[in-house]
Amino acid sequence: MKKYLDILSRCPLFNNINEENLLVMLDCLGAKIIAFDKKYTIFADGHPAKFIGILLSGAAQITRVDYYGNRSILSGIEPGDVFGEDFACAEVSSLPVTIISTEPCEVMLIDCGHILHTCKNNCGFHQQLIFNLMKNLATKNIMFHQKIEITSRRSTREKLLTYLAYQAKKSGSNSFDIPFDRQELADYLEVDRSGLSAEISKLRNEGIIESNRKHFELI
Amino acid sequence: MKKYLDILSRCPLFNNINEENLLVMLDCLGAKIIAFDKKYTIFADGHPAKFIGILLSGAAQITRVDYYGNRSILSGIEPGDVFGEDFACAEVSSLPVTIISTEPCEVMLIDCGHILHTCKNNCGFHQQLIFNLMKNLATKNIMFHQKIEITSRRSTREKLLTYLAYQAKKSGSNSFDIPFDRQELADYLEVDRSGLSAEISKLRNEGIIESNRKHFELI
DNA sequence: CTCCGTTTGTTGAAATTTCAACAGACTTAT
DNA sequence: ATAAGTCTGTTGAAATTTCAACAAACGGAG
Repeated sequence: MKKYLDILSRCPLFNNINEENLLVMLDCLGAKIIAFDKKYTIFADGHPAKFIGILLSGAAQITRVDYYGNRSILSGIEPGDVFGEDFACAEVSSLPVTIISTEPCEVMLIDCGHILHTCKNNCGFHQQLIFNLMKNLATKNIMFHQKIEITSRRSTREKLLTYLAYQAKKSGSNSFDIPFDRQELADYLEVDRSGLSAEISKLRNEGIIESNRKHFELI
Repeated sequence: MKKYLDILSRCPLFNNINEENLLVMLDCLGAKIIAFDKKYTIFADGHPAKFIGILLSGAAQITRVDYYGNRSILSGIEPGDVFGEDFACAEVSSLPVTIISTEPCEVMLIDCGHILHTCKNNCGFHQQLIFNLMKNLATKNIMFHQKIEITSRRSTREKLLTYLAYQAKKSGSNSFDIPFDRQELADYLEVDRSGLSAEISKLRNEGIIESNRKHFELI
């Protein structure tokens, strides 16, 4: 467990909990670490939503596939990100999304019941954990607001430009890489891939962006 | 304050806090009650996100208006619902949405700073409040998942049918009223109003739904 | 370095959505 | 009850998106 302390201490879920106490707490919570290959389903749609996941290394995505096979990507997951906590904390009976690894990765799993239903008053760190979970959920809420702002735009061009503006802001530069390939970006923006490629070309010809594969630059 | 105890006790934020303690706590938190007329801006886009709102009576909506004047409705707010807590808890500097009353209404306002930054350990009810806030945020997260599931559908028809299926489930019947007029429904589904009206007529002609204004019935 | 599978860009046709404009139904105020 | 204003449904044209198919570019394996 110790080798993960570095990434865990950067996880917002463990803010204000020092390393020593963190190890004790993780033990008490029954935290497990599991490794997954690339393109492996970490949590499957329809299964119980008991566990909170924390990505320790690699990369993953939250996706949903509808009736007709259209994939929708809700968000990418990077090391230090928490996933599944919204469903586990809301105690929904089954997951409406699938979490899938896009790179080989390591995941820490914590049974959310241990957080919600036990030791509620006698442990200071447990209170801090609830508080951190609350802050984390609020932040995730903001992320969904942004996703909705992006996808609520009516045209492919507007969706793309809104997304790129957020990515530029996030990276702190007008030159940045995105975590999606074309098909994934289309599935995140909820648009057609070929139309998205065409729109990227158009923006490039108009001198509004420079781009090459996953690299973009706003002019 | 006492006249609102009934609705407050049904607010998820105050679960497991009895009425007597609730009154003391609200006083301690400096809760205020304000009345608004219809079509009044309760929280304005761009303003600080300090307050948590609880709708006591009437109705309101969370909306966003873009660049070009397109309105997007993120959700309706009913009595007992909490709003603004996501932004206040995430401590964003300014609100990215506007909360607007659609009926005359009464709102309880609580400065979120009082919840996040004071009295963190010495008050049992305060801990319960944080816990409730966490659950509430998780539930709101699920709501956004549903909104995204609805609007990520590619056609007006699919968006509408997905929305109606959720409303039917929520009401527990295939016959129900929706809280939006046509323009509002279009702004919630992120589609064109006239196209939406046309689609509703089509579904009616095909015998898939019955509808009259805000009343719908799935066949 | 070459081959092969994958990703990206391009294109034209079909389907859908948006836009603008208007008429009829409904609601509210007087 | 009437009038004014709002909401809903309808329509055709314009714009956009989706779909299918293919070619070019890229990247990894051997």
